[in-house]
Amino acid sequence: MRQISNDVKISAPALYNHFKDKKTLYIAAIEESFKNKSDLLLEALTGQSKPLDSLEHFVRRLSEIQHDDPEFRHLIQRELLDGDDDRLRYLAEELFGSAFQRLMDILTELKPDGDSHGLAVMIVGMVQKPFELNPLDSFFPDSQQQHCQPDYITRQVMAILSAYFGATA
Amino acid sequence: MRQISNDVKISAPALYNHFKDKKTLYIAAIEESFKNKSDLLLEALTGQSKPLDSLEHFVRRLSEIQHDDPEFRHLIQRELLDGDDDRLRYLAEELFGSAFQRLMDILTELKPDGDSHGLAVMIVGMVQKPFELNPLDSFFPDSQQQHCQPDYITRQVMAILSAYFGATA
DNA sequence: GTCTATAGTTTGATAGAC
DNA sequence: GTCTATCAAACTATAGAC
Repeated sequence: MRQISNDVKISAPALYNHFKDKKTLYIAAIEESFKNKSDLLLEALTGQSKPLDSLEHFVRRLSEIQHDDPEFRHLIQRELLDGDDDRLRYLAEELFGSAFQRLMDILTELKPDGDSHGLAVMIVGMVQKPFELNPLDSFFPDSQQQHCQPDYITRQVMAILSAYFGATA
Repeated sequence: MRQISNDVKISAPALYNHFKDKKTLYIAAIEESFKNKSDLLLEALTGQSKPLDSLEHFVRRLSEIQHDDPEFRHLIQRELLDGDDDRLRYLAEELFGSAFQRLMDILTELKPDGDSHGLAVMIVGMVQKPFELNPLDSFFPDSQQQHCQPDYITRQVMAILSAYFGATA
């Protein structure tokens, strides 16, 4: 609380005029950071005629979010480690709720007999992992900055998925 | 320290007879947890004639490790969030060092003109993400326990990668 | 090696003046 | 709303007896 109060240039007790206690402040921070993220993902999944285009839009949007808002990704990673059931439920329903469902629908279109849930999780993994492992990159000889560029990630992921879905695109 | 001392059934001050301070204990815990993990991964990458077989062994071994040792995965996730430069360097060199390099060599064999580093990261993401998102699974309607089974993950990941590498297997 | 007692900080939160 | 002063609890770590 003292560190936050320092960042926002007020005293620590003054924070308690805005938030009941520390946990309430933390939840508010999460909700502020997560705001609109679900909408951004849903929007990317809507409006394309071909399902593979929708998928590409989703992949690009997800990597853009990771790239532009590192705090958001850190909050998710932290919640997955420490979150209690209430906060995890919020995460599942609010964030990975409708967008994840829409993504699974598209994957089912592309491969009706596949496991869309498992596949969706792995796609998220392909997109997110370059960012999660980024802190290690500076210790590798062939470290390249491009590995966390949305354009690059989208191209790489779609190359893999296109082959899997047997697309001609 | 009190919680740990409670778990090991000695008083908190008695811990200081075994470890100089809290940070030293934490480092020791990390090193204990990471012990042999690099060897396990390297071993899985060695001894196969066909590179695609090596890749499958690696994928299976990695998912087995994630499945059998959840604390190990939690420690890595935590280090990626909080680790200082020294600890991240240790992680990069000790754990993702030789095994990661060997993995990249195999990927280069399979696709000489591809970006083996970026691809390796995404493969790790496909394997790990099902475990990382597991806390959310209970809040989804179609939650299936199989998504974190090494056998299942290996089959799914290799199906995707085989298509990408144009293998006939 | 173990323990009890406690020092010295830091933390989350409150009281009360302005 | 802001602040200063402060409390009560929890923390890491040490001292010293056994």
